[in-house]
Formats: sequence, structure tokens, C-alpha cells
Amino acid sequence: MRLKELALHLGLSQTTVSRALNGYPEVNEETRQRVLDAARRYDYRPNASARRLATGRAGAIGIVLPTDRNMLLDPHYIEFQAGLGERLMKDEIDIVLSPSKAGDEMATYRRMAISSRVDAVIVSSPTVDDPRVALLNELGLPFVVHGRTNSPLDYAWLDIDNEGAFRHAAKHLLDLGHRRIGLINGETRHNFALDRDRGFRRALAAHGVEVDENLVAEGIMSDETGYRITARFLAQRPRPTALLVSSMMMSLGALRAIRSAGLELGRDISMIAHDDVIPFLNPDAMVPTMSTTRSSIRAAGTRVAELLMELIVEGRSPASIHELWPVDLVVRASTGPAPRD
Amino acid sequence: MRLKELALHLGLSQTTVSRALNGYPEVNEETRQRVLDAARRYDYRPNASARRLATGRAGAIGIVLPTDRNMLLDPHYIEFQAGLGERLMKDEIDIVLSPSKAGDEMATYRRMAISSRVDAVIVSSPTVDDPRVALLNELGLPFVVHGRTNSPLDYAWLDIDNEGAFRHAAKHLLDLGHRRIGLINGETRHNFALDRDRGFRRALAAHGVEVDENLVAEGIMSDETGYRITARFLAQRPRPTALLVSSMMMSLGALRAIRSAGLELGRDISMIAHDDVIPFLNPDAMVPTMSTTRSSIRAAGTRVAELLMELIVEGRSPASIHELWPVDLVVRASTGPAPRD
DNA sequence: CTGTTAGCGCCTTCAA
DNA sequence: TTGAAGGCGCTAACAG
Repeated sequence: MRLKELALHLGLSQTTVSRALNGYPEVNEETRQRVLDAARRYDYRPNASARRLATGRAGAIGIVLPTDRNMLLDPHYIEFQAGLGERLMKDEIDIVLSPSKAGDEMATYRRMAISSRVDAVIVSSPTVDDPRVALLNELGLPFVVHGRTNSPLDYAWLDIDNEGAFRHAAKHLLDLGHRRIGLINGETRHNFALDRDRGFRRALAAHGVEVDENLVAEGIMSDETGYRITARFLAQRPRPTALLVSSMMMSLGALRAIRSAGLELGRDISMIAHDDVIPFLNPDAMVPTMSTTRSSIRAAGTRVAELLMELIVEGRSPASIHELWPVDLVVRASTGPAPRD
Repeated sequence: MRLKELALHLGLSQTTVSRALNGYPEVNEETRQRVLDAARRYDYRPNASARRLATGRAGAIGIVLPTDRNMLLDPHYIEFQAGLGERLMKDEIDIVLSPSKAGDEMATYRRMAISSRVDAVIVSSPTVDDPRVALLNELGLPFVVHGRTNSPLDYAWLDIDNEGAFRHAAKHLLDLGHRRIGLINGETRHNFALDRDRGFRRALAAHGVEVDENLVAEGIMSDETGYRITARFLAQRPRPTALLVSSMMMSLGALRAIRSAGLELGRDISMIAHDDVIPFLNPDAMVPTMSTTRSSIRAAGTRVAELLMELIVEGRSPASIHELWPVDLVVRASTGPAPRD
């Protein structure tokens, strides 16, 4: 069913039918009802491409999907997508995933912009100096960064307070008497990891504790990385009495290494992990329950979608969009006082 | 830059430029080169909506994204997406995620089809009797099911041999002398889980071993579920000497429960888990290494994309698309002979 | 309040 | 081998 036919059936012009359907105020209420009824009866839906061509709006927001093995380690990504979806659903806005090889992302953003496939894009996991911000700015494609990056430009971003989160977590451990604290971080080419590193160091500095660089490590946020780094840390003497871990997934591996070393979490060694609140990794279900710095990545997705809509629909200024979300420290059973030697 | 302007710059008609760009054979080679050069120089890209409107093809394939908490437990999903992307990238085909509430998926598929947002869709995680197959068939929207479902219709599908995988795995355990084998399955409303259940039972039956229904359980495939079910199984007397587990994520929880019970994996109790080959959960990195039934979900994504393209571009018949992939049994250190009492 | 008329940017038939 | 013209389905000025 096309608009034309529908109009014909109704004995109205396409214009009127279109207006009735799109909620224009100048349409007679009775006429509108007739149109709406007919549309429902015939299961009419405007053709997406035609509408886009006519309005110049794509009705979609874009995400560049890096397909390389090393980039997609992130099980959190799907939660973020779900969060986006939750909000975009309301306006029937689609999410367009544009697959891209690593190194080719810039070209992919370009393509999305120039072919006007999408009205805006999301920049995820920004690196410390992320070239995407300048590119998108130049292309004039609206975007929101999930995270932050160094840029002279005043772009729209939403980030969680990674620095504060890890500072508070480290402080909590210090207050419990821990002095040898290990940091198991994500890759510091990503800004969030650098922020966490910074928070960790500041807390130690504030307590006059020197950082042992042998107890600072980074890697992709996998179970395996968590295991390997923890095993290495635990081999040192004196060994660390506490760990700060960048993801729940890593904490699983860390926990294995701790058990393998014959230690008991929460007594011999403490741990705080960052929790993105993903449903299949619940800190309350762990044994012992895991102390965490908590911030829902799904909620972030929803909010990013909201901001995107404001950018597109209301023409809100990107420069006015800077949201730094506080992060909760949730103390559970994996943290305890530092053991006496 | 629009086609019109580009043509103007070149002193050619839009038609010729369009043909040159789209590889029509009737264009003079020299002309084509000039056009191609100019297009590159001006960074010209056809407007996606306009092209779609003109050709009737959307240049995108659709996935309905259920945003409800309980449905998205699947960290495997992102790997599947990456696999799709790997193939679709070649033809610059986008993936359109259409967010949908649970229960509303059918309407979302409808919407995608009628508004011709996409050329084809993917049906993931089909239930035992999945209504989507009939709907899409009726809508005439091409689709490939990743998995299988009961339907009188002859639809296109790609599935892994879940039945065979779990049959072999169970047989392997039986051959090692295990008699009390537990099954920790995904939700059996999903067809794959039912197939695994079937394979498990057949293997036991073939060995004349009766299934203890107290050692068969299912749930969402999370760490937590794995832990809870395993703890319950281990509380039984006599306790099981082996476990068949539906996902690596579950196996992490199971392993925790085993350790909490003071048992050693691979000696006191054996385990085989299904491995979708996701990069952040590597069975070789576990301690002990985990025996698995292995099948790359990413590879499946790539192949599904390929099939989709054949469906759309070459008009291949859906009825000719039935791929059942064998599943490898990879024996590692988590399986050993059944312990003597 | 409704209709007429032009496009949106591209592809494609038909004619040259 | 190239071009002119029409149309894909919809929206949006501009009239009435």
C-alpha cells in the first residue's frame, strides 16, 4: 500500500493524508480519524527511503562496528546497544551498524556521513587522542562521544567519573590498611583506563604511598588477562594485599588466580572490580560477593540516545552536552582489612 | 557533492556518470576513468536514500534487537554481529538494529518489512515453535534463521549440530566411565537447548544409563546460573562425577561451585562446556584447560551474511539453504576418568 | 482546512 | 557510447 493508493481510497490528496499521518495541526479532526483508520486497516507504512529522501533525515543513528578480533572483546557493548535501543525505539529510530576493519574506521565514518545514511553517530571507547572527533566535526555530522578524549574542540560527551571511581576505591583500600595495592587496568590507550590509572595514583599519593610499578598492569579486559596478571602479581614478595580491577570479566580470572595461589578473597587479599552492570555477571552472585565501582552502561546508552535526539531534533548545541556521571562504590565481601604479616 | 554537480563538472550527463560509477559495461573505458577519478577527487558518494528509492533495494539487512533485560544475556551476540559485519562490509551493506520490546518483535519485523528498511532479516535464537518464520514468509521478506524451529515451511537456516555435539560429549564422558552426568542447559524454549537435551539423553540411552532428572537443569546462560545449578547438583548423593554445560560463561560459575565444594576439576569431577569461541573466554586459558564442544559463532555470522546475500542478490531459493554444521569435541584437562568411590 | 505543484537524488528505459 | 526524460514515494511550499 502506497500513500497514493491510500489517498485514492479515501478520496483525498496525498498531501492531506500525509499531513494527517504526520500529525500536522491544520487537518480536520474528523478527516484525520478517517485517515488513521484507513492506514491501520490497510496496514500502511510510509516507505522509509522515500521519506528520508524527502525530509533529508535518515531516521537512524550510526555505530561503526569494528570487526577485528581485538576490538570486540567487549561484552559490554551489547548492553550499551540495548540501552540505546530502549530510547530510540520510542521514535522508531534505527541503529545502523557499519562494519569496518580496524584502521578503516575513519573511512567508514566518512561514508556514513557523506551518503547521509544516518543523522548522527556515536563514538565509543575513545582513545586518548581520538581522531574521530575532529573528523566528525569537519564532516558536520552530529555525534556524542561515550567517554572523553583530548581535543581542542568542544564536542558532546557523556562519561563516567573513572578517575573519581578508582580514586575512591583505592582510598577505601588504603583506609582498610592496604599498602601494596595492584592495579589491573584496561588498555591505557583508551582514555577511561588512563583516567582510572590517574585516580589510582592520586589516591596513593594522597596517602603518601608510593606506587610499585610492578603492581600496575593493563590488557584487554578478558578473563584470561585477569588471570595472568594476577598470577604475576601474586608471585611477588611481599605480595599485594589488594587489587583494583577494571572489569568484572577480569575479576573472574583474578579470582581463579587467587584461589590457585591458595588465598582467600576478602581475607588474604581484597579486590574491587569495576561493574558495568551486565546481567550475566552479577557481583552479588559471586562467592564471595564482589565489591565494585558501579555504573550502568545500559543507562549510559539510553542517555546517549536521548542526547542524540536532542542534538538532531531540537538542534541542541553539542558544546552544551557534557555529562560526567558519578560512580558508586559498593562494598561487599571481597574487601576486608589488610592482613597482618 | 551530488551526482548532478559531478556530471556538470565533467561535462557529462548524470546518466553516463551514474553508469560509469555503477560498472555498466557500455561506458567508454576512458570516460569511466575520468568519472572515477573525479568521484574520488570530490569524494563523491551517492545518497543512500535516493539510491534506495530508485533501486528499491535498501542496502541493509535487519536484526530485531530485543531490549529487555532477560533476552540480551548473550555476550555471544556481539561476536555474531562481528561475523555478519565481516562479510557485509565487502558490499557496503549495513546492519540495521531495530530495537523492540519483548512481545513486540512481530510488529517490529512487520514494520521493517513494510517500510522496506531492509532487504532481508536474520532470525536469531529461534524458539521451538517460532512464529517469526511464518510471519516473514507471509510478508515476503527474505530471511535466514540462525538455528532451527518447527515449521511446516521450508525456510533458510544455518544451525550447528547441537544434538550431535552433546551426544558425542556425553558419550565421551560415558566412555571415561562416568555414569552420574549432570546437564546444565540453556532455556529449553530455545530449540538449540532442546537439541542438546536430546543429544544428552540419546547418548545415555545408548549406554543403557538412566537419566536422573535431578541432574538436568536449565536457565539463562550466565555465570550465576552455572554456579547455582552446580551447587545444587553437588549437594546430591551420590554426587555427579561429570557435567555437560551449555556455555563457557556458565562453566565459570560451575567451576566456582566445584572449588567451593572442595573438589578438583578434571580429577574429582569432569566437565565439558560448549564454546562459541568468543575472544574473552578462552578455554585454553582456563585452569585447568576446559574440554569443549566448539563451534565459532562468528564464523556462523559470516556465513549467514553470505547466505543472505545469495538470497537477495542472486535470488537463491530459501528452500535450498539448509546448513548443519558439525561441532568439534575438543578434549582438554577438565575431563578425566570417573573417580572410583 | 485541502489541493496543486515541485522537488529530494538517483537509476533506468527509451531514443539517438 | 551517450543523453533526455520519467519515476521511485514521500514531504513541503504555495495557493486557494
